[in-house]
Amino acid sequence: MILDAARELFATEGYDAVTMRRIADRIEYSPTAIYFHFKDKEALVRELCDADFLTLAHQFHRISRIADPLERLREAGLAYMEFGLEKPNHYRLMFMTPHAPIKAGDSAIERGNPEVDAYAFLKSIIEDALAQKKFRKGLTDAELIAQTVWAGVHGVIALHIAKCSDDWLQWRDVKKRMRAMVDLLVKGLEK
Amino acid sequence: MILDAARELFATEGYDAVTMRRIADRIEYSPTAIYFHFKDKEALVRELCDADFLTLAHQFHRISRIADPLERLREAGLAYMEFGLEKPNHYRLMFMTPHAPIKAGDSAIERGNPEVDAYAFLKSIIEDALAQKKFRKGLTDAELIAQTVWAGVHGVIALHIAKCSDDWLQWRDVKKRMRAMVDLLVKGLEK
DNA sequence: AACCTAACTTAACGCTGTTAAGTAAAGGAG
DNA sequence: CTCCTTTACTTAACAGCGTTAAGTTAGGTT
Repeated sequence: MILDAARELFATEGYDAVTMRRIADRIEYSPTAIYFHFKDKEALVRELCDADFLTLAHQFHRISRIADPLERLREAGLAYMEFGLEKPNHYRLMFMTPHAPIKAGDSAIERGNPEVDAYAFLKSIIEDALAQKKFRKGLTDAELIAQTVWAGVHGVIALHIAKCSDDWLQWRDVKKRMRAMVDLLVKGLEK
Repeated sequence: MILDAARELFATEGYDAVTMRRIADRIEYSPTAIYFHFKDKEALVRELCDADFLTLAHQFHRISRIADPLERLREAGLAYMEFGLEKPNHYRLMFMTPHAPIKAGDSAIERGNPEVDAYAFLKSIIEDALAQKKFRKGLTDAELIAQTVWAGVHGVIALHIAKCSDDWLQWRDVKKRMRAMVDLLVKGLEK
C-alpha cells in the first residue's frame, strides 16, 4: 500500500508530492507507520526506483529479437529515451538524482543479466556488434562504448527533462532530437 | 554578500547547505534580511546560475581562436565537460535541475551573443562547419546538430555526477569517457 | 490467564522556506 | 530643529518537512 501510494503520488504530482505525510494520508495511516516498513524516505524511494529499473529492462525484451546488432542498438536507444519521455518523474529519480550507493545483493535486480539489467543488455548489444566486426577500427572496449552510447541517449532525455520549458533556445522537437542522436551514434560507431 | 555566501556554501558543501538560515548565519544577518534583496530562494539561486553561465561562456573564449571548426568543436566539448567536472554542484543547478523559465531580459546574459551565451557559441561552431562543408551529407539543421552535440557532452557529465559513486557497473575513467564522446560525435558528423 | 510481538498512534524535535509586524537609522523638506 | 518617508533590517511566528521516543492495541502462543 505504501509503495502504491508513493508511486502514484510520484508519477502524477512529481517528487515534491512524495512526502511521508502525504503518503500516509493516502493510505489513511499515520506518517510514523511508514517507518515500520521502510528505514527512511531514501529506502522507500530506492525501492520505487528498483521496480522502475526492472520495467525498463522489460521494455528491452522485444528488442532482443532484432538480428542486426546495429539496428538493435538503434531501437534500444530509442526505447530507452521513450521510457524517459513517458515517465519523466521516474527517470529523474533513477538517473538524474545521486543516491547513496546500493550494496550488492540489496537490490532485487540480478546484476549483469541482460534480462533484468538494462545496462547489461546494452553491453551485450555492443559486444555482439564488436564480435561481428560492425564497428570502426580502434573501437574495442565494449564497456567504454556502452557507457558513451548510454551517455548520449541519457543526454537527450536529461536535457529535455531539465530544460524543456526553457525558451532560451529554439528547441527542436524532442522526437527529432532522439532520432538525431541514435543516427549520430551509429554513424560514429559503424565501419 | 548574500550571493558570495550562497556561492561559497553551494560550491563547498553542495545544494543542501544552501538554506536561507545558513546563508544568513554566514553574513551575520537574520534570514528575513535576504528576502529584502531576493524575492525567494529560487530567485537567489537563479542569480547564482546566471553568473555561472557567464563564466562558462568565458571559458570558451580562448577556443574561438582555433581555426578548424571540427577541432574547435572537439575543444569546446572538452571544455564544457571540464567545467562540469570541476564544478559539479554548479553544473547540477545549471543543467540538471528544472527551473521556472526565465523571462527575456531578466537575465544578465545577452541571448545569441557567442561571447556570453555558451549555446550560441556552440551553434556558431556548427554553422561554421556547415559553411565549410565539413559535415556529412544530410546534416543541415545547425540548431538540431548543436542540440544533439550538447546532449552528448551533457550526458557524459550528467551521468558522471549522478552515478559516479554507483558501483553497479565498471565505470571507465571519466576523462576517457569524455574523449570517447567527442571522438564519437565528430566521427559521426564529419564527412 | 499471562505473555509476547507486530503494527500501529500521538506528540514532539529540529529543521526548512516564508511572512507579518515592528524597529532603527538616514536623508530630505518645511 | 522637527516631521516624514524610505531603506534596511529584526523578532516571532506559520506551515510544512523527515524522523523518533513513548505509548497503545490487537492477535497469537504458551
